[in-house]
Amino acid sequence: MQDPSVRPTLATVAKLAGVSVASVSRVLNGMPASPEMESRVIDAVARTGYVPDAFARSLRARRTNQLALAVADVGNPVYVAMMRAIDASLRTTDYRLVLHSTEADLGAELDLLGTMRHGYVDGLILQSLRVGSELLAEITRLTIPTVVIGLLPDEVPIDNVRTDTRQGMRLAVEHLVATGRRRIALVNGPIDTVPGVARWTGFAEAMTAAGLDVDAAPVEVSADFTHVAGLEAVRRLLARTAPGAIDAIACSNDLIAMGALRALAEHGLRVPDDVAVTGMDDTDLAAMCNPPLSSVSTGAAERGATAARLLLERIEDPELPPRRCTVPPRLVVRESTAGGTSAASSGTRRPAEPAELMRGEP
Amino acid sequence: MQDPSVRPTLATVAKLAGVSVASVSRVLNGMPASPEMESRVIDAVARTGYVPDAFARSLRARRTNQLALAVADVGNPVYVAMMRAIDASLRTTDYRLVLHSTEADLGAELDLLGTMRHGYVDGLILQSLRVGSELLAEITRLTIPTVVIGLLPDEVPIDNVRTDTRQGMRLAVEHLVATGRRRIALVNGPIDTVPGVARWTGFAEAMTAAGLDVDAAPVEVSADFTHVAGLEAVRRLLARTAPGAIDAIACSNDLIAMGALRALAEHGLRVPDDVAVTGMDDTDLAAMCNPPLSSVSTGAAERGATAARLLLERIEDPELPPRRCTVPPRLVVRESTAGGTSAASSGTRRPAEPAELMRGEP
DNA sequence: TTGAAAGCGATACCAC
DNA sequence: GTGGTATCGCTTTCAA
Repeated sequence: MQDPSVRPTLATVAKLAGVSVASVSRVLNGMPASPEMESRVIDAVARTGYVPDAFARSLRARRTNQLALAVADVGNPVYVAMMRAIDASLRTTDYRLVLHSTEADLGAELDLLGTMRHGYVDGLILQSLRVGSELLAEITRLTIPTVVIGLLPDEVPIDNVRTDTRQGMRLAVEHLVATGRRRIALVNGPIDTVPGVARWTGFAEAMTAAGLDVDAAPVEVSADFTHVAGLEAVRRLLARTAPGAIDAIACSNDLIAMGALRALAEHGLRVPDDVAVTGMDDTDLAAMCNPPLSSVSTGAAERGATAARLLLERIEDPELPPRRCTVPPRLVVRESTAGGTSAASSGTRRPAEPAELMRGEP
Repeated sequence: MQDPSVRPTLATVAKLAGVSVASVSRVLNGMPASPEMESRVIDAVARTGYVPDAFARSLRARRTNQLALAVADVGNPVYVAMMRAIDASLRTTDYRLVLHSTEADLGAELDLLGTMRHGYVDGLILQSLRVGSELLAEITRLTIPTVVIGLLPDEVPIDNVRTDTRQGMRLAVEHLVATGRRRIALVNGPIDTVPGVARWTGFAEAMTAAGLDVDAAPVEVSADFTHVAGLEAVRRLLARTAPGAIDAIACSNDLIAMGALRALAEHGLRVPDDVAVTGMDDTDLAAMCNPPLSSVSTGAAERGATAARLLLERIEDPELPPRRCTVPPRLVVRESTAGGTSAASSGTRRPAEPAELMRGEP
């Protein structure tokens, strides 16, 4: 701790230790050196309060040991789950994860990619809701290894981890039909998003397959994938439909479903007795809702872990051909869709964990 | 787009444009140059696909235009609210925000601070649950401007934004008492954390002030500040107390309170009829719960905005004396503590927004 | 206005 | 094992 006004550099340390900068660098990087040398350097470093400069180091070493994860909305627990999985995968490496939230804003995403081009990270995992030509163009110009989580057009030569949410929505609707629901509504996220389109398609397919009239089904579009928007969307839905016209609501994700639970409670409607509700993503919020929410898992943790693996592999070998991994959706049944049977509803005294039935895809 | 195997540098561009690297640099940085020069450079940049190298630039310019926010748990919406507020404050500047989640792990925090020392950011906002001597030592060694959100010992000369959660907990308990509750339990977060201690103290003070016996009050400690841990804590609480022994649960934060709502539902207990519940932080989750959760706002957005302001000011003028800002807690009443009167409970048909009564501190 | 050249701080290659 | 030094890519004097 010397004069704090001037930052110590390698040269400072070297002079104080009476050795060369090269030697200081070596000791600091754990390369072979005599014990004598080591102690002198360690001592000098301590006395100067020296800390290596990240830029200078990265300038030479061409690496930062940082990876970035960019998600549309850090407020959505599904991305938190992803992040945790990625973080865990990185724990055995010496990479650190930094997080960027783009707030589902195209401008912010483009901007971020721009600074990523030769930015402060060695690799990027990007999760985007709206993968358009603009974004794709920017991604392909990226000079750092990149993995995209989400649905990418087939011809794009970028590592990609995806899940079939179209099938996921089918699972949800099939489950509702199987438990006796017929007047099924959809509360979707924005339809100018990739997941919005996929979930709408899955809904339509499942309804048709069940012999139900899609065109007659109440469909509401939420302003975004948050619970606030979901709450408003379901309020609109309930306001414009006759009482009893709906006996189930399939929601595009858990946050929207949470808003649905709230809106239904506001209207004095009981879940699942009057209306069943399904979410998607199976976030940790689902089990915590009142009543607990049936949800289609989109394998967030698995997608995160896979993305991390792909990224590390690509950093290791940039020549790898682009890879594509798909994580299958999986229905997790909880109380919000309990059947017309004597299944326990939320108010019932039952201290034990609700049984969570798992079902693979059909 | 030339040979992608070798990254274009200033020299590449300069050669292609037939000018000096200095001129290219100038044009790129918007310094005066002849139109002729400008067009040649622009053209060459486009043809080479040149992107400036962040490290080399930062090495000279000594700035990254990046600020970091490190929080204990990105999965907690209170930090998301903070982040949004910070992000908004930064929108008028040309700083970008990167996020780090330390998972409330001291090792991770220290590690992070280590790499921050002369790291890839120009400033840091740190939110920590356990501000111990070790962490403080590391913070004071930081060479970049830093603002800490959370309770810091008085003598520490670091910019600090705080809220009085001790008083916040008092507000919650006073409210419970005022609405007729007497058998009040506390579900606290870990007591080796700063907020854990503060909230316990506030609870004890308010109970005593109300003439209630703190020592007889059921107190349960949650493993952390998440809803999963909260759920487990409240299950334990209910398992070990006689039915009817509790008519209110004051929770240390909204996530724990959410777990409490779930645990109470499991036990067939109605909220607020049988048991009232309060949370803390007034996250956007609170209004979304069933029933909506009364919560003590800790001014997350305001704290975030304030922290951003302090940080920008300090970057501007490193010589400023350390500052300390306090945001007062504020009670937000919702249905989970509706009084013994005829107040609407969760199942009541009422499409409108629940009235949210605000109360300043006494 | 433009170009030449001196760094920024650390790393790694090359002799010794 | 150790020291000298070229080098990473860019910014910024200083002359011309």
